[in-house]
Amino acid sequence: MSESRAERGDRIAPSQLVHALGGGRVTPARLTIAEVASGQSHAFTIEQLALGVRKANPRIGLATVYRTVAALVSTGFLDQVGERSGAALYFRCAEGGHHHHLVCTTCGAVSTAPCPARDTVASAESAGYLVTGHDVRIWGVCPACRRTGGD
Amino acid sequence: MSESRAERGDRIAPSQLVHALGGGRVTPARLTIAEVASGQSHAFTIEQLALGVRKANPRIGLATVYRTVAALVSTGFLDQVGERSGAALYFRCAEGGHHHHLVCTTCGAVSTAPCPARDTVASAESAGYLVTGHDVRIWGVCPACRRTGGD
DNA sequence: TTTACTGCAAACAATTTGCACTGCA
DNA sequence: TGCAGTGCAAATTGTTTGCAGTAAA
Repeated sequence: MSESRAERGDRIAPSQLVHALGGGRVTPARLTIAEVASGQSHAFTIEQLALGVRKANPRIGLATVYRTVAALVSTGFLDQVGERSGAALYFRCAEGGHHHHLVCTTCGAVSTAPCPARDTVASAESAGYLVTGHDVRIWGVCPACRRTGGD
Repeated sequence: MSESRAERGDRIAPSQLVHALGGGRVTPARLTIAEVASGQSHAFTIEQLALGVRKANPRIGLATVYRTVAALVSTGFLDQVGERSGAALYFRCAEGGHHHHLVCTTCGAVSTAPCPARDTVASAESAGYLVTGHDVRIWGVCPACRRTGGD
């Protein structure tokens, strides 16, 4: 597992953040949300994200976080990489190309995995299906959490 | 796509239903729920299942349906094969062995697909992950729904 | 100036839970 | 007979929405 963006101290360029909003208006709240989201090193829930957002600006409401995350997902800036006890898990995956995610159920660390479903999709299509989407999710305990005994 | 159990008129043997409850008590309500669930030819939500269950016995409550479905999933009698607008989709898949599902987003028809994730899981494990689970879901429009234009 | 975005609170919907009762084992 | 299962209703919880105010374009 390589180091995360946040651990390396990377920052997202303002122009990238603007692009992430896909033509929508660029407001302080949206910039804050996109910035906090992209700074996460692990998969996060909306609630966790909102916590970080409020640290930067306590006036930003939960509804705005939901709405902005939806916008960021629709532009591909964020991915929904799973869920944890009913709440959706998101992550900013800088990796390009089609791939899937492996999420550590203990710490939320995210790794990427190439898509293994191509053949399956192809055979479904040859059977007459119009395949409109697919999802491959793998979860487990990452090497670091295994070493520390699961917490 | 082959015909479903329900279309062929199959019925589940009482002993199978008992086994589906995994050692739990066998009550009329649970038998009804398991029977109605196994009679479905397409993926169904709890609400749809409850509708059918109430047709057989209007006194069976929604909570019992939820609790019984949870029991049936834990014994493997039912599979959660996806979700539709926030609600979980279930299906009784008689097929043995490890596999995944293809669900028609129009009618809920379910087909099985072999697991394409073996290699991905193996490589995650060789990278130090303890893989505890995975899920492959493919959705689209089945041949029948394509022919009829989507409804 | 226009209207998308915001914050708040209320609404929503799926699911879970508490509790007293019932009936299976 | 004991306790798992049941039905009902209330509670929970993640998420969405209505609305009036604000500010980006």
